[in-house]
Amino acid sequence: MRSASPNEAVPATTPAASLVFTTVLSHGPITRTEIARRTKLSSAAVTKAVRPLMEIGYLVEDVGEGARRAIGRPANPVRVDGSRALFVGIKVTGDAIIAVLADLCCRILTARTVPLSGRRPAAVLADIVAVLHDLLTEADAIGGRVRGVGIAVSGDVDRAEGVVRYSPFLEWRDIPLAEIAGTATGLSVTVDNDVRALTRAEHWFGAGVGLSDFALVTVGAGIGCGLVVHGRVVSGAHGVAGEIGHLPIDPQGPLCYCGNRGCVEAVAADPAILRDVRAATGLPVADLAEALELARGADPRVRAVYARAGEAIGRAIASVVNILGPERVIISGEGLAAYDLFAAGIRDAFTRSAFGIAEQCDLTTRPLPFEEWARGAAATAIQSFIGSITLRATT
Amino acid sequence: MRSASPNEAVPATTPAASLVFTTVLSHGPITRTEIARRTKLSSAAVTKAVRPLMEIGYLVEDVGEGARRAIGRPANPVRVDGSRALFVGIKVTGDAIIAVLADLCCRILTARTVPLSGRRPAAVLADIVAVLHDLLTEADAIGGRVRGVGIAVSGDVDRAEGVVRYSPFLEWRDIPLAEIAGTATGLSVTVDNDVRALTRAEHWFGAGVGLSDFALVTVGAGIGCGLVVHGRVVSGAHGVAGEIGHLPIDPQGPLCYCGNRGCVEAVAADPAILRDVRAATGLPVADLAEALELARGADPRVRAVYARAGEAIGRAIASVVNILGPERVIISGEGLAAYDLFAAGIRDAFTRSAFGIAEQCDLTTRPLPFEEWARGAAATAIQSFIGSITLRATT
DNA sequence: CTTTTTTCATTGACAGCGGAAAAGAACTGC
DNA sequence: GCAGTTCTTTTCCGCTGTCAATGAAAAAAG
Repeated sequence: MRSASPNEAVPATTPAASLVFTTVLSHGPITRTEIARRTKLSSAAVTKAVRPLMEIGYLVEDVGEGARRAIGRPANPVRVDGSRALFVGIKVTGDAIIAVLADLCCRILTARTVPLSGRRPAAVLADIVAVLHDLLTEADAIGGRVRGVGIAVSGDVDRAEGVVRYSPFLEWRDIPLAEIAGTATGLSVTVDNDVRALTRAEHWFGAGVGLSDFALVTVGAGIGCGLVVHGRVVSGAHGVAGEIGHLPIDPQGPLCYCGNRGCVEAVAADPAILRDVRAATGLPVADLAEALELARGADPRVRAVYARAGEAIGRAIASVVNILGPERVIISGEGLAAYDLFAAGIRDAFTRSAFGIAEQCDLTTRPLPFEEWARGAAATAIQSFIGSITLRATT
Repeated sequence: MRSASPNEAVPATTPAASLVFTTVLSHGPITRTEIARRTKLSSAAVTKAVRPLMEIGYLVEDVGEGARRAIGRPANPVRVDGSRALFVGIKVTGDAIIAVLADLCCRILTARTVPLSGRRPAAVLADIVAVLHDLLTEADAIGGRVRGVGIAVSGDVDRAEGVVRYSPFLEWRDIPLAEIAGTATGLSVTVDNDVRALTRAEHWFGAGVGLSDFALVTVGAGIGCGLVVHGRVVSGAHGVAGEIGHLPIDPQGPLCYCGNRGCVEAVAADPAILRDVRAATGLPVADLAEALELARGADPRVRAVYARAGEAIGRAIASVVNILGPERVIISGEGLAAYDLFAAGIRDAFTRSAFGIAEQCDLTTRPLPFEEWARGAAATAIQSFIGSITLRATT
């Protein structure tokens, strides 16, 4: 939330205006009446919030219109004009940067993946600046202006301060990334935790639209979880939340690198699956693709490994659901490639353990390719941007 | 939140006023400057919110004052005048009603426990009305007027509608308790889930004061959990949350009545402990008191049972902490009597499983006798009351 | 003993948000 | 063209919370 500009004074959009803006963002072309219903504002308030946003050009009336009601004055839906502002979303992993150029509707225009030249902040910063310049050129070519940059990093991130408190993969501690990147690029930079950023994107644009309580579970190299409670992304009291990777699932389970036994990650994350497939088959399985192939070839030993992993994931999800009672759980991550193998285990363990709540909670899968993480970072930038729009003149 | 009055129109206190009111409630005698700091309102706004509340008499200036600052104009702290309104809090269990008469500061003036004459809604209602009349007489004697009634019931409760959706212990389904009790007594009745009510009371008056994210874990006949996230008590999307009793802790654990294996409750709740103590010793242990005695007599077999239970509780707490990252976990419930036996297990399992977060989260115990549950119900009533105060005249 | 400094609280002017109600606008159907 | 319906805007207004200045009460300084 730190800006590159010398003073930090952020001109605030009115609460109603940003509420309306995000509602329009999420609910596509939407009539003013419908906005009023969703936001619980009066129709007059909606009109007054929409007008200045249209004057500036961020909202436009949707001429296409859809199916008209049979009767009464036809509605005049509005939507966000994506082209009016561009954003860059950057996801930093332990060994690469994924960056996207996105428009105001958070549609991905271009994506880039570049390997990290090093993990030290200076090296990462250089890589960020490089990819950013690349995308800025791209933006110029399109003829749009980049209004903000979002950076997503795994670990403990203080978004309000724009500081990476601790990132295990990068081995960073207390790096004021927003400020550094902001001064280096002259752009407004927002930094947030990667899972939270992805969760926000799903909340605004994905399978979480319109929900006030849901969970997003990512399965892959690690197992993570983003939460939305009361319509807000949960950060935890100390910036850490959704750490389901180390939920204690089985006291007799395999040893986890965290020192504990039977963590979800020690059973169901990629390395664990690979390890178990090797152990079960005795074959020198090289990678997950090979493991998947064996499973698809109906090798019962390998399928059992996946089934067990699915069960662990299902138990983790059940834990989240028991604790928070969300309306939906979105399962995603690279691990989704093997979802057919996980599915039965997940569903079994989930319905069994989410005692009496399982029926009320909807399990959904959603393939979220790697660029989606960068898109989440862009969504974070868009959120900051919305909060900083200056509105003037109404009558 | 349903009132007995024919129309449901609830005159709303302004947001700022109720914010200030609850701040004063929680933070005892507090200066206006401090209120401004905590609520992030301007000092002018605080003055304007406090004045009408003082005029009505709910707030008073605290003449006692405490330690003065050495320098500058002395502050003029305000506090809530408890005597200006009384409330009844009622907790309904499977076989008894616990009721308290509390003042506006939620201090318990009188407590009553009466056995239920039956579990059918009509029988329970009759018991509620009886105990209520008893407490109303008491209130008359004191010379105070009861302004609201809160009823706490375990299970799925829709507070906004005042309906008990499903209560396993009472075997109720969709009982509009607030409306029924409201018309029967002519008082404003609020109904809420019991754990949420207790959590709210702890948030306002107990170990959760000033925290925006914490968890309250109750250990006893069952194991439950109330959550506060973003400063609000969590209800879940469908009115159910905090069900940690059936977190899947151990796939090889004992069978739980929910049909699953290794639920926390199947290891650490009172019946489970009793069962395990009997099995471990081969003695016909009659009740928990006896089991406790054996443990205190240093019987290693019995102590092992408690240790195991503590471990299960610790794992459950670790799950909550991993998922939500609260600032504090408050452990309470009747099971606290054996806390010395649980303690090591809880702490071990917790620090082991709450990977990297344990240090940031503070474990506290708090003995909450049964009346506290009823007090929670009273707090719910007070919350409704605050929201319904009509303010007029300011200048 | 007066003046200055410091902190707490209040006042009054004021911008502007958001609501209520009514008017206007656009379309269908008769 | 008129009635009916639905969506949107307009006008008016109350009310809220902020700003900046002022008042109040004490200790410290001169």
